Amino acid sequence: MKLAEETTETIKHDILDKAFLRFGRYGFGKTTMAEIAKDCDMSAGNLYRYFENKKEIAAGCAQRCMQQKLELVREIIRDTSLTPDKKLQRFAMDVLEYMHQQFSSEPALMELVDFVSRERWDIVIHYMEQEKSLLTEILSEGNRSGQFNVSNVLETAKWIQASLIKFIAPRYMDAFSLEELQKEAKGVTALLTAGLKK
Amino acid sequence: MKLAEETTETIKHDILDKAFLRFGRYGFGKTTMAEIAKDCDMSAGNLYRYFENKKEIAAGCAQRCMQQKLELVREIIRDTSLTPDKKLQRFAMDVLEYMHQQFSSEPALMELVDFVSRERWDIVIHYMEQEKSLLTEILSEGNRSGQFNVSNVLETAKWIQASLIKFIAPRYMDAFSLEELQKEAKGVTALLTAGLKK
DNA sequence: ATAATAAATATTTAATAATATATTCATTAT
DNA sequence: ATAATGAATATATTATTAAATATTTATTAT
Repeated sequence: MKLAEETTETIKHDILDKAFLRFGRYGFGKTTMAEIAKDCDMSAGNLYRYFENKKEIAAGCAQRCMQQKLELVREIIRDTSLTPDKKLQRFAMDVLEYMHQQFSSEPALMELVDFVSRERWDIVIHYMEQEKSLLTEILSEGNRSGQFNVSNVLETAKWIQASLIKFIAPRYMDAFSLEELQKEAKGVTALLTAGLKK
Repeated sequence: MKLAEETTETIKHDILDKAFLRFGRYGFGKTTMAEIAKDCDMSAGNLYRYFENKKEIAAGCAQRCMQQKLELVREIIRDTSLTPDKKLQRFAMDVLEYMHQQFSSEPALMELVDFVSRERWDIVIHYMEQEKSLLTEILSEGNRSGQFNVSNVLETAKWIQASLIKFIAPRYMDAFSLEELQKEAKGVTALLTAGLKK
């Protein structure tokens, strides 16, 4: 990567950082390009050298947020001290805690969710595909170690993803308490892993 | 029940019928009290003898819709030809089909969902409690017949409910196709019942 | 040549007025 | 006495305008 490219990426990164903070605190609508620009010590016009428009900045924030969720999962997969069934449980618990944390500390973030749901569902689909792929890794590991007996790893991953949606998706984060959701997540994963075992 | 009371109930019932049709086709916002009244062959003012206001009519519609979902489940429970695990699967499949049917034929209905989510979450909680209670019945039956081995029936019912939320709640009905959701529902219930068995 | 700015323009949002609708109530019919 | 109406009033929607903000572009600096 050339120096110019690198600084461009760094600046983009900084813009998303600053924008995400504002979107979280004041919401998408109440955040102005001028404000984001000032946070980044540049003019509003200059933002357009890095992002096509305000919605693309919001999309970038959402994508990064989802990438962070995925990174959380990759860390769990890497952790060799965890058995596959523990990895599945940690998947639900860690993602849930991350999501609930985000939405309880920054309720205005729900505006970003609404935007993505309405206008950038493609981002959600892409995230879900990647997440599903990570789930297949956990299942395959379980198959190899003999702990699981899953014939169709890809399909099963989709089912697990569907059954954990309450703890992964933003929709119910503000409707239920973290404690309540955590108890449920633990129960659901226990039930699921029981069904996966030999 | 006295005759007067009975006709009052009949009229209320008719109002909800007519209102629900309009909410479904034109949405809550675009439906006027005058229109509902005309559908019922009465004046707008007279509606207030039966419902406190427009929101109460909407709440009544939502409640009735949820009661119908519950009735669906009660039918499944009554069906003696089904084993408990089949009942669980039918629970997911029948409710999913009912919901998807509703929201694909009447997309404006989502407005009613938004209203209930925002202002009458208590109705949702009440529905979920009843639904959970019906799930415990299925689990208990499974325990009695020896097909299931569930130690805490009430907690487990909550977990099953949480894991099937994608197929029961309205939120994702317009984001995924019925076929896709049906495949997933089948997979999830299969996974869950495997975990419940002795 | 690249990066940034700041002024110009297009678009969106906010404020207001105008209209439509929800709700109440005095009156009439059953 | 109960049920229903339709006019009166309060509330909420919609249309219109004014103001703010997003986006583009001509210009300047590096």
